[in-house]
Amino acid sequence: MKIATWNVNSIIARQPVVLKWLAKEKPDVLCLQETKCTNEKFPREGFEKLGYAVEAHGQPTYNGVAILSRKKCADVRRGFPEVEDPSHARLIAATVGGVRVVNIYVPNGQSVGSEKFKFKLEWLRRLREFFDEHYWADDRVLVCGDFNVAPEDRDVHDPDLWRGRILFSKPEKDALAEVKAWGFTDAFRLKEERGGFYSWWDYRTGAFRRNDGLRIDHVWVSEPLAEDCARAWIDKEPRGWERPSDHTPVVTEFK
DNA sequence: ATGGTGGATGGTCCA
Repeated sequence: MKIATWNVNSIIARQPVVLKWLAKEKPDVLCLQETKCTNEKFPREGFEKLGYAVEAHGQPTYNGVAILSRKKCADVRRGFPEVEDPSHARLIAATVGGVRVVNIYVPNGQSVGSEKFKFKLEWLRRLREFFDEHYWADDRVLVCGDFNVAPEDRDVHDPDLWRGRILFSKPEKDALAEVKAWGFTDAFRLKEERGGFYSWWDYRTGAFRRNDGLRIDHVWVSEPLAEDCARAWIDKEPRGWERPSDHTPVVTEFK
């Protein structure tokens, strides 16, 4: 089974490149973040023609997540169990092919110390609690999405420039490490130890041309899935296409 | 120190 994640920065604006990539890569599951539209406005038809069912959890203008799947999705959950702030559509989960897929869009946090930064840390704390409440470490659980945190120096093009800044500050890395300590393994790091692989490049400053990127999009898996992980990689190609997202897909394959 | 670009939206907010 092939499972991928991609922050598309508006699914309406990005439908052409997402369709192109699906036709090329043919994943079983594609998790999307920053769809930026309501479930009613989600452009389903093109994806359904390619054989994908759409499970969306969106809102107007901001955030929004969705799962595209060739196989049937069961037990779809939208948001945390309690009454979540309805202005934040950031989590959708579904069971596909025996895997519990949790697709997340972690708050960006804007700048270290801001109100949005506090919200990001609190959201990550709640996420750890969510896994504690719902799953066992020997379940086949996969969490993927835009985590908005680069975990280590080798995930950042210039760690000394980024150290202490949003996406690479210690409180964020610590909060994300607490989620990981639930029992997750970074699928990408099972297959690649070197630095220089990124999933996001700022639109500004021509970052992509210089490969000035950060690895902030991740696929993490529980132990049973880690044992079955056959491949994991970042597909840089769509970042170079016409009218790209500022993120590119992260792809995994399981036996 | 600031701004650079892109998307939704219709003056700004967000990333």
